[in-house]
Amino acid sequence: MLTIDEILSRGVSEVIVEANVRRKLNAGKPLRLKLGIDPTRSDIHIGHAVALRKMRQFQELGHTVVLIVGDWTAQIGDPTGRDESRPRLTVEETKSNAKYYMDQVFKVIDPAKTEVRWQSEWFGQFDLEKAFGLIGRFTVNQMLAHETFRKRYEAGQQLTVLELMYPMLQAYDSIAIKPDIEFGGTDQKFNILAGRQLMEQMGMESQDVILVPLIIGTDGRKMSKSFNNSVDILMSPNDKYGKIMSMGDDVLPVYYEVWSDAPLAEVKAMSEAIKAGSVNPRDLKMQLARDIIRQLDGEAAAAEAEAEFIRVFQQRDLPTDMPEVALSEAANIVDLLVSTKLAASKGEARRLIDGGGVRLAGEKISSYDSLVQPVGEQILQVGRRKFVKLLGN
RNA sequence: GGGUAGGUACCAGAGUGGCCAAAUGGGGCGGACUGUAAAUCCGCUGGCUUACGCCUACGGGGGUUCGAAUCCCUCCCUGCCCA
Repeated sequence: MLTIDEILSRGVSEVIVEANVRRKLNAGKPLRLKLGIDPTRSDIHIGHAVALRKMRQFQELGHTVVLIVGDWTAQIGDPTGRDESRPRLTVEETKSNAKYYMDQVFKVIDPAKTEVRWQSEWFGQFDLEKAFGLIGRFTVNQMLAHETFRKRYEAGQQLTVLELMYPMLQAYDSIAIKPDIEFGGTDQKFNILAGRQLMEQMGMESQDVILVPLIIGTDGRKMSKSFNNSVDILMSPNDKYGKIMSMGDDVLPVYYEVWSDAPLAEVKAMSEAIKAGSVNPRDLKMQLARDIIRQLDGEAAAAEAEAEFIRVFQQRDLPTDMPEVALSEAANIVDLLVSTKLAASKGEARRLIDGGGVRLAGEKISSYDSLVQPVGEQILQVGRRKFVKLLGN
């Protein structure tokens, strides 16, 4: 089990107020750990999961996670880091997203030590009087001090009053569930601190804060679906393995710090060894990929994904299973590529042939009018990753 | 309400009557190389057609013209400034 020192430093960017957190941890009482989840986006990637992993460590010490489904804030959309307003979600979308979200979250945290609460429990019967009471405790000046809002305001971009409500609602969640510590990414600092302020104003003991770093994507940019550099929790183990292997060498230490339990000193040494060229980053990536998948999908899946990766990508061998297509009569290669969905159109099929990317039984195809005969089993391959097994008569 | 700038392919963004299936970058795909699906380099990137060519596409609709992403009318949408 990790020590308190490790828990509070490893993969953590900031603890506010650290002395309080230590005091609470040493008091021996189960703590309530708040995490707001935003059921806006559907897929959680291993960047989001850093906070979850941290909370898991707390759970192992006997503390309770309180997951707040932000079904009201989701209707606003977290403005943090956004340079434009987000479309509002419908109630139905929020509900189905939330369920999908839960399925993923519980791959990391322990459901038995988790309490799930919905914002609608307290906001559902909020009336205007209560709303005034909440809004009245914040100032426009304060909101404009938040970089996200200020930038947009100063740039003359649209900034709705509704968006200003987001931090206030998130803050009020803390009034409703009385957490000891709130967790979030560093980008959540403003919102979480608003909760501290509100609790104090309303005569409660303020929550403390643990901020975790925003993990960077496999290409070194911020991890995000739209950059195609994320490793999603629900991806198949094989895909996760490949994604992790494709990360740039320089981001490797960051992942190690956050996702492995190897001692920090070891991670540091590793980072230097990579720079010095005395170690092959590939091997470290393989170890990391296996470790992450083991945590999310279990040891067996991790071992299998690794074996598959070695087979297909390192030895350029064939995958263990691939789609099978029956071939009853000779077919033109271009048509076949389209009908097996290896190419999206005939034009694309021809381009792939031109580019030398099409192989039948290991032989490169170079002509559009090659005929494929229906003899036995043949592997039709596009690029290094797409295979179809053709079954002849 | 007044003024003004815009809406172009997956995204960003050029193009302002023919040389435009539309520059460039990103993304994606393919190839080479490698230590890995890192990095680097090269190619491709609407559909049909083995080619000629045809069709679809520059917010919607209509028009001018031999010819329109480009000009005109109209409608829809968005940003900004002033109130």
